[in-house]
Amino acid sequence: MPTHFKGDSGTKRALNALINLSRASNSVQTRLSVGLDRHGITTSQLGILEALFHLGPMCQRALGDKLLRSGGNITMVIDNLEKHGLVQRVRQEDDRRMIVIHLTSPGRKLISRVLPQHAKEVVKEMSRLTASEQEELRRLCRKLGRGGEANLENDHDNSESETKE
Amino acid sequence: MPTHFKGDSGTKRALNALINLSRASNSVQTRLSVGLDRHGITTSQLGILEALFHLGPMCQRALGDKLLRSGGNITMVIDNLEKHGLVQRVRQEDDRRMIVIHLTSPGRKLISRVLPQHAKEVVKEMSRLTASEQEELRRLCRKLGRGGEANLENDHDNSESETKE
DNA sequence: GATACATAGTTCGATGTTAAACGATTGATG
DNA sequence: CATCAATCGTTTAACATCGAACTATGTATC
Repeated sequence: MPTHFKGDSGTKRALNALINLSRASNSVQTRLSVGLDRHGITTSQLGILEALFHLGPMCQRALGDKLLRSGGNITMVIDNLEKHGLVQRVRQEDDRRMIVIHLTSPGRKLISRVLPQHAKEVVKEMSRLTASEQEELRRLCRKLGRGGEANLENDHDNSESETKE
Repeated sequence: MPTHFKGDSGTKRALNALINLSRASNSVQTRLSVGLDRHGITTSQLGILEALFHLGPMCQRALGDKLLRSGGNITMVIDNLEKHGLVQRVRQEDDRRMIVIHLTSPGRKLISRVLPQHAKEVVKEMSRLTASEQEELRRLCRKLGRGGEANLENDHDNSESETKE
């Protein structure tokens, strides 16, 4: 579904590339959310649970940095996770401004059950592309990521967010 | 930004490709929204204004189909556009269930001013990729898009490229 | 130590999103 | 014509997001 734009071909190319990029991301994410729904969690919640699972307890600020989300957003998602008994807020005594978020036992159990299934579904979704296409997609997307500056990030293995590696 | 996943390489590849896909889409969209902000509109609102501008007045259901959004969502975004005086709801007399959305004069003026600037910014954002990379990105994203089902939309207007499926 | 500034989290207001329930309107059926 | 089903839009509840304002706590400076 390209655009109705009547400009030069370079402009059309850029607009069309962007449209398909957005749609691909939304489509895949929407389909994956169905699977998460069966476990009663959302994509945002998965991101936080996964970060805590792989990196250990951390304060909300750190989570926001990892997941590229605002402080207010983290507060809200943690609130919902806490309601479901999946995480716990623990005030840090040496610096009482901070609150360290810990996975609860049910939280840890849930995320270790969800991750393998979710990974399988991601593989299935991405299998519409061959291995080398997936790598090419990744390469192209990285060039579009974090604007100009900071794009370092360590590559690989690290990081978190969603699937993470 | 890879993941902490400890699975086989095929799984890592899929997870990493997905992460970078999501981040690229979010990053670009976030940067573009800054430009729209100067005109006082959001990305969602732009989508509707653009559809009305290029395709003419249409009912909310049609907009929802075009933009792949729920009916409730269209109601809300149209509400906000109406508050700003950019669109107008007109009950259709031959079938009173429908409401045709029209651009107002200010709405038409605004969107014709915004579109060229926005297109320029999209070109700038996508210029991190070469022309052939943009086309390759588009090709890969299309393979991930609309999962299996419906996919209507006609592509465009674009003459050119676009094959759509 | 008092003041000023910085940082962590929360709250608020606005917008977007979906799905589900609901009201109004139409069309189809008997 | 009466009823029923389908369609369009609205409303509501829940969640997500952001940015800005605000509270509490910590650090630095004088």
